Amino acid sequence: MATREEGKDRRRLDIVRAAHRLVQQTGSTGFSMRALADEAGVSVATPYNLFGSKQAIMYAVLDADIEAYQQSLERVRADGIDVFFKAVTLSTSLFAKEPEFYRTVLFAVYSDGGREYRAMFSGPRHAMWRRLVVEARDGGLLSQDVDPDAFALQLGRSFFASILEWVLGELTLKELDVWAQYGFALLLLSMATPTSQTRLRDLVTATQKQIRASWRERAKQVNGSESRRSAG
Amino acid sequence: MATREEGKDRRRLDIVRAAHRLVQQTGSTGFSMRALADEAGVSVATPYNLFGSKQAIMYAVLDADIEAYQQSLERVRADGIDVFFKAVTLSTSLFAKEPEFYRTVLFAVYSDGGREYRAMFSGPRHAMWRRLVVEARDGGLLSQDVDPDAFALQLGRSFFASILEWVLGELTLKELDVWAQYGFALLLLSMATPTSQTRLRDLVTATQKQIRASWRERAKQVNGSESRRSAG
DNA sequence: CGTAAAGTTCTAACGCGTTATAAAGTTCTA
DNA sequence: TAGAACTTTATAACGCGTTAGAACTTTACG
Repeated sequence: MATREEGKDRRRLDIVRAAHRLVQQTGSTGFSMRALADEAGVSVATPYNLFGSKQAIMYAVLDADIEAYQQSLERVRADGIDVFFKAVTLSTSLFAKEPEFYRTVLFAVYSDGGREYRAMFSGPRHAMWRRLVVEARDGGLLSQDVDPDAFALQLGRSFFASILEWVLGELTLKELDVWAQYGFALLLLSMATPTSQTRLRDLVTATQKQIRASWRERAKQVNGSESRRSAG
Repeated sequence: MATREEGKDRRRLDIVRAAHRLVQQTGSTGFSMRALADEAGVSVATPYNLFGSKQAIMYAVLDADIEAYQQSLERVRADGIDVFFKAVTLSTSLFAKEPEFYRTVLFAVYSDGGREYRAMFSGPRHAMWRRLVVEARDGGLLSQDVDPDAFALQLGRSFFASILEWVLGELTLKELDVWAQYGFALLLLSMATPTSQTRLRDLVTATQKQIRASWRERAKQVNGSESRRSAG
């Protein structure tokens, strides 16, 4: 027979899955708790017993998806400085799998104050960025003067800010990737050694170019839709 | 006699001022629209006629305070690279005048999605950062390769991210100032010319040191409160 | 099995932001 | 000054997240 905790876990899973489904179906987190209770096959009081609030359910929905992926992030390997950029692209490729879903849930989760949201991105990840910084420094790719904690935090913040812009709809996924790399390239270049300087300068130049290109693209689309509007 | 628009403006002002008062008194934006209507001496429907939503009222409250200050930001002058850092400190000094108020309102305003919030920080300000970047480049303080738009956006994003952390209560105002300067110093250093490199390296070193110091401070406080807790 | 404990369900309710409606008031226009 | 145009008011209502309490069902244990 099912033990008490097993029953709870089952219900928790039902609720999280129902929430996931509703977000996918409606493309928003605006469904009511009555609707969620219906979809999950429980009463409206149960989600509150098991999670406490609607927000907490959103955290759980996100957690469930991110957990598995987190491990692949930990295991990322690449030569020299490139490991930073591979980690960035690995992160954005998670969003690429279900962009609307992640955008919607991240938006909801960060809207309530973003504390847990930030914790998700800065807590477990800070350790990773810090590790990469230390390895780069010890490998002679970053200055000995770099403070790993401060620098890693700044890297994370830069990444976070770009992700936020994507969540708010200011950037496409492709643009997010480029901006995040541009931000990393700049920061790393500021602490680069002669060994890594050339590569990083190239990356700054390359990403700058891509950013300019995406602007031209954007300008074209704006002009296009405007002329279409004035023509209609 | 009062014209129609004057009457509206008067009511708008009453409402914004009442909202300002309620935030200061209660230390939160959680007051009800019924309470706001009472405080402003209008019916509950009027704020909706004049602003549309509670959020819009919060934007208006913030706008009213920031407008005057914006001009002093435009007129900031300093030698060489230092103008960037003076602009940062000028910004944080606005918050210092009424920290609780700004934190509360910024939190509310950014929570609803942050679109207007970001617009406030990136829209009118982007032009300023861009101008400073161009001037620094033409003055030989930044590389000729720098793309003013991309770089200015990145500066703004870095600043924005730090402000967000203050709003969320992760940083003190003093820490916000130091982190913002650290972020600027790193980014500027990545594009520095030999002329500005020394100054920027010094700034990175100095701000890194301050960040470490504030961590020690923090650790002391945590230990202090913990030992106090276990002793009680 | 039988009974206590734990958890869920049903229902009603609270206060919230927001909106609709009709009545009352104010400003404009001629 | 009379009537039209526009706003505000008062009030009731809607659906929302959330909570309380009593009834009911499931699990745990002697």
